[in-house]
Amino acid sequence: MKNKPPYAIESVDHALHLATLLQQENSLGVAEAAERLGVSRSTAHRLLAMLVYRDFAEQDADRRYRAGPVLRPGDATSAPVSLLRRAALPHLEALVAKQRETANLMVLAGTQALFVASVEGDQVLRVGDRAGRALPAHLASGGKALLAALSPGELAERYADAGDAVDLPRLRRELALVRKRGFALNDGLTEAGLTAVGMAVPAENGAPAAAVSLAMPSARFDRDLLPRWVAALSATTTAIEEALRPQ
Amino acid sequence: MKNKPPYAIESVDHALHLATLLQQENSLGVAEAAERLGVSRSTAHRLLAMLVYRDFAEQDADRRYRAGPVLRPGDATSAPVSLLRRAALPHLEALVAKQRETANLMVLAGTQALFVASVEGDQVLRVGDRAGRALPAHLASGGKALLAALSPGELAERYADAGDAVDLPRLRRELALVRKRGFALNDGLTEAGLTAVGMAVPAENGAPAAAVSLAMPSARFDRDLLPRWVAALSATTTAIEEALRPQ
DNA sequence: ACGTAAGATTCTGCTGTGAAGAACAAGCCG
DNA sequence: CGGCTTGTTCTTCACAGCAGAATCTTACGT
Repeated sequence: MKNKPPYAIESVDHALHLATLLQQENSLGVAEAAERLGVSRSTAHRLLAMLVYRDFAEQDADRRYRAGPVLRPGDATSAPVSLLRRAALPHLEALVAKQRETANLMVLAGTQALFVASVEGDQVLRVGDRAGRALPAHLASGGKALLAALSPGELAERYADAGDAVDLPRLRRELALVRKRGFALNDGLTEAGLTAVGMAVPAENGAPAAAVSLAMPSARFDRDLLPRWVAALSATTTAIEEALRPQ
Repeated sequence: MKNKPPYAIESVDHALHLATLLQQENSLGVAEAAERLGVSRSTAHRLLAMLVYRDFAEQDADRRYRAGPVLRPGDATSAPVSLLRRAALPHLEALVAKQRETANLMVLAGTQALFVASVEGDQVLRVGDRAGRALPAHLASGGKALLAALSPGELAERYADAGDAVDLPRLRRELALVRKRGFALNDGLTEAGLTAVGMAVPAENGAPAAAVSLAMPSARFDRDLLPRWVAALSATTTAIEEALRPQ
């Protein structure tokens, strides 16, 4: 065991320790977590709530907690994220220079869509940098684009524990539409006044590793401009795919 | 983004957010981490130190920080840890019932050996439950047994950043001896008065997923009994291997 | 070789945040 | 249905976590 740091933070230590316990156990209840950490049940419950909030844990229907997407082996998107980021950034920047709206690079982690990179548009009213954040995949435009590329079995498995939180038949119908049109929309689902168009980065073999979304204030969303944004997204995602190809 | 929990813990939130940033970035410096979190540099440094302590981060020679073993895709040991644990526990218990010393199940994560499961012996003086802990792999008996099964390239890669902390030529000689004898010893290297014998669980294809160690007070370690412990470990690791085979 | 700037690390004082105890809610079993 | 166990919510308070300052380390330019 390493030496504890000279300026240790006890609350952080408990949380990280609990995360590693979750990674190793099948599942943990609050009382057991409390005992393992040597803290009260209320403290253990708060720590678990934080781990759930940041996707290090998930809570099952039986109220027990288990490891969340951050701690689980990589999803189908096993391309290293920093490599994705590096390959995609110039193309995101080019997209933003032309369209002047904020562009995002997103990946799937469990049922969440993670923002890996953001390049902000330069207009005064704009969507901000969301890099490092996560949204429910079934609501975000990039998340939907990635979900649309999953097989029915993979989708069912990802949402096996979703219960009533997600209307699966309705999601399936929406994803079929996404596949037909080639892009996905998020119109105020994750933030009032924000509209985004998302498209998956194509992949020759296997599931797409990432998606690109163009996000703007709903006030500037214009259906007549949709074909132009879709064309721009298509060019960008194709360019990113080529940048990701092994040389 | 999920709703923040009603009783959020701000320090924990910062740490977990920083961990996810590390997972996404190639590397981060202290100042950049501070800016990303909106905290002072001293706070960011303390958080990073905690992440390093719990293996969520590692610090490079250039003083920057990157994701640690907990956050990285699984090692060669990609078998889910909870599955390993479930398969191994009955056999660990049988081993302990016969030998009356504490048995551990260990896996490799980077250059650390993680204790996945422990079953304590029933004698008054005994080695305690170390489940959830990590030791330097090159010192722990189970860690050595797993390192001995790595190719020279893999070993070099794992210890590429070890600097002077590990005498690599000496470690290589020791691992060659482990391979020859089939077991590894830890005689007081990780805890004064504690001696352990470790053996890898065989694997038909690829590197062993785990190792088993039998740990006892050094006062009870008897070289005349070594063949008996080695035979018992061999039976246990073989039984675990069979339990892990796809049905 | 020296000076400077940038970034990492260490230290300390203070206040507001994190922990725990109590109360409440939920689930399970006889 | 009642009792017990376990998860969740709430409140109080003291001490732990934060930030600013000081110090250390490293890299670069002259």
